[in-house]
Amino acid sequence: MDAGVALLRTRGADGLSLRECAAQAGVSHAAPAYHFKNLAGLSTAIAARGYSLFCQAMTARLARAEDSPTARLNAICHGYLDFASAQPELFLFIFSGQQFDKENEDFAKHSSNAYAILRKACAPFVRPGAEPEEVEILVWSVVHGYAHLTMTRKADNPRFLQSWPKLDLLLEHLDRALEKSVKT
Amino acid sequence: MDAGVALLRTRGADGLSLRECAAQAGVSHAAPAYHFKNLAGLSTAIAARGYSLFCQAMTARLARAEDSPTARLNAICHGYLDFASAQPELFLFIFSGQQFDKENEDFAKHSSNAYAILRKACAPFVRPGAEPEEVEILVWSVVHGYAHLTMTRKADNPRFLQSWPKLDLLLEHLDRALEKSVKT
DNA sequence: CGACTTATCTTGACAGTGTCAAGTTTGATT
DNA sequence: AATCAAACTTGACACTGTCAAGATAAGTCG
Repeated sequence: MDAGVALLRTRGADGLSLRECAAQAGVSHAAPAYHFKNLAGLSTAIAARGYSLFCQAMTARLARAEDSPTARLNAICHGYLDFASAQPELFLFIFSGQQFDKENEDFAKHSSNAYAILRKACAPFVRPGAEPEEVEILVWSVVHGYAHLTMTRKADNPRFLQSWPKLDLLLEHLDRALEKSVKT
Repeated sequence: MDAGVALLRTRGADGLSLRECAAQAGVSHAAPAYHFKNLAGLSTAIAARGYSLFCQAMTARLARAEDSPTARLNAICHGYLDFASAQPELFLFIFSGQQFDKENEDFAKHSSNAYAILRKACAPFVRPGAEPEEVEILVWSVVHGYAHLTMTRKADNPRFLQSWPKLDLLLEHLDRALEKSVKT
């Protein structure tokens, strides 16, 4: 799996290859398939690790956030971008659009956990009677769209992004759009 | 190229193959490479067609929109989703994250045109002195995030999305976030 | 008419890929 | 000492992109 992540770093989100992983790990060409069943299995396992780090990044920010809905929402957004900065290859990989094996326990656990963290942070902004998705999509879209578009459009090497200069401005817009519906 | 689009429909955004295209088009396995130079060339040509249809969808909505900044902004958002509904395979393909050949004239023309349409629709909402990107990213992120997340997360077959039930709610939020900065 | 040039394709080869079946090693259990 | 399962290796197959070389046809020009 370490070899796989290294491969993602050097070859991009669709540069994974069982045989190349095997070579980098110093084993025979078919060894990875034994452990992961097939290429999709390896991809899914790596994506699961990605989601796990993703969750860690968000909860780390949450841990030192002030105790208000807005602060917590901003915290997970910052955590989101922390992850994108720290692990650009995993970030681009898990959001690359390729299908992972949802039956995989590890993957299901960590990816659904990520959405649970988002949902919890959005909950205070959901107006009574409204569907939670409405707010979630708005928040998720803004932060994900910002990160994803910035990384894919502007950067051949996404590593250059450290500061996310527009994030606070975006969060301002976002908070303004949501502030009328805070439940206290 | 028609064979390529058909292939995208049946096999997904990374199911393109020169040889399969050749087979479906009834020519020899190396014929497509002659016209498009290589697989990246074929991909880019198809993406260019995608962006062209994308622009058409937005301008079609613009043509019958009321003459106000908000109406125009909402129009391109609807156009965006029209395109995603009508050509899901092209939508998922051009936003799949894979790199296209930016030197390709056709591709450069149509893709930059798409961004120009967005920029123009966003311009009235940019506060004097602020950078236009700030608003563009917000708008683009919301509509793109909504479409992309909905299509990739919820739908094995994205075709089921016809109505985009949350769009108007999202646009409400968006308009509210921007309304304070309208230039008349 | 005949030589040429060009565009379009075919054929054949090569290295690389995922995947499967079969054998092999290794280490622990009984 | 015998057994057994996990962790591989080896070898094969079909598939992929890409390249070089040849074929075919159409058009141009002297």
